[in-house]
Amino acid sequence: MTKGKDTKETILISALSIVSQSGLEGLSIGKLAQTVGLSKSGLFAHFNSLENLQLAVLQKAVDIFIETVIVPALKQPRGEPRICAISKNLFEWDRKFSGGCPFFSISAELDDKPGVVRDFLVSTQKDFVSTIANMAQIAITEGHFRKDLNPQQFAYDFYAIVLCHHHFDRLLNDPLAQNYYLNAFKALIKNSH
Amino acid sequence: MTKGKDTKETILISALSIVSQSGLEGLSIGKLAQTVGLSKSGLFAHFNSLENLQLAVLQKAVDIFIETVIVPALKQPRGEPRICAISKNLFEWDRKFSGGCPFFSISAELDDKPGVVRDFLVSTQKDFVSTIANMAQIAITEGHFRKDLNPQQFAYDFYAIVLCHHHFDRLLNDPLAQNYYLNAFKALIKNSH
DNA sequence: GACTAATACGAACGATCGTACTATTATTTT
DNA sequence: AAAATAATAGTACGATCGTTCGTATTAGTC
Repeated sequence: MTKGKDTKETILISALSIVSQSGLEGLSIGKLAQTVGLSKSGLFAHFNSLENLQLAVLQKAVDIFIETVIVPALKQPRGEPRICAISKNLFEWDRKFSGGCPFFSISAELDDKPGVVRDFLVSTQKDFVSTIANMAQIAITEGHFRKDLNPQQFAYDFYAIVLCHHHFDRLLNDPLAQNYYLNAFKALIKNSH
Repeated sequence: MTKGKDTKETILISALSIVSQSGLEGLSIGKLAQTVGLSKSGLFAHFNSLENLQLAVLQKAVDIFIETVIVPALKQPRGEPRICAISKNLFEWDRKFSGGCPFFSISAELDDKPGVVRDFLVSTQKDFVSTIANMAQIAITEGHFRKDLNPQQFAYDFYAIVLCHHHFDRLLNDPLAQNYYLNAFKALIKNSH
């Protein structure tokens, strides 16, 4: 009863690493089985379909994301401090995966592929954007941000520089990626005051 | 001699559409051959390898990008007008492909896959970022932008909101994506004065 | 220790992948 | 019109894909 859960955990961690590097397309049952030292059919039996495996991997990623990025931020005071904490924690999140944020890795490949996996991803991404917008709204009521700031626009602007950091860092290998991001974040906060 | 060029053109246009929707992973020789009405081997003979096909598709994308986005912008006055033209033309570029900007579609899947295709993509993306930075530099010397503006940082900020627009539009299907982008662009220009 | 359920394995399936050959048409050049 | 070349088709290959099935091994329960 507990053995199954353990190997399932091992499988998902391995799978997440693959997804982070090669996206969902790079996640094949045969390859994954080889990586974790199981037979193809043995691994398959845990999920009964590739789609279920993909969903389980995404759910695992969400769990780790919440635990790494969201929960610690909520321990900060309401408003601006929480947003700054999110920004900081995102670097830690990124560092957890050899290929960078797994959500980013699969966003592009799913954006024209309807199905439950895409639906799940979209749902989690919308949750994140909403979380940022909510935090911005709180920062307004707390008096940190100016009253005429649009929280949704803030979430967009924040998401933008996060996405771009990943792009400059992982694809372009620009050594200044983090500098650009930090400057942009500082400017975003400043313009929100 | 000319017949080959024609069918090659047809192939590349079809291939670009596929790549825009499903990325490079979605571009298979068999499927593409079926789409354009050729036999697998007949199509293969045009490129002699999948890698060459991918490179040709990317080169075609670059050609169209320059013709759609860059060249018209260069007809505008130096400095800020050119940057605004780029911003406007990018929407036209996006509209040319059913799946959105093909470069975006393949960025994530290539960022951990070394090879000539990745090298080519990185090279073109760096070219684009440099082009934006150069235009920002010109806008400074023309007196449109403030003297202490960092052109590279401007290019990053600009790239960020473009990326994010694609994300909000294609993945999240947010009807306000364009609004967010236009607001962000307006703010970026304003803060550069 | 016996029984049962969970877990893993091995082999095979149809399908598709990129690629390599050879043969057969079209097209261009002489 | 004949010869030469380019373009396409046909077939087959090894590999890998997700999935199914039957069987063997392991683990937990009584």
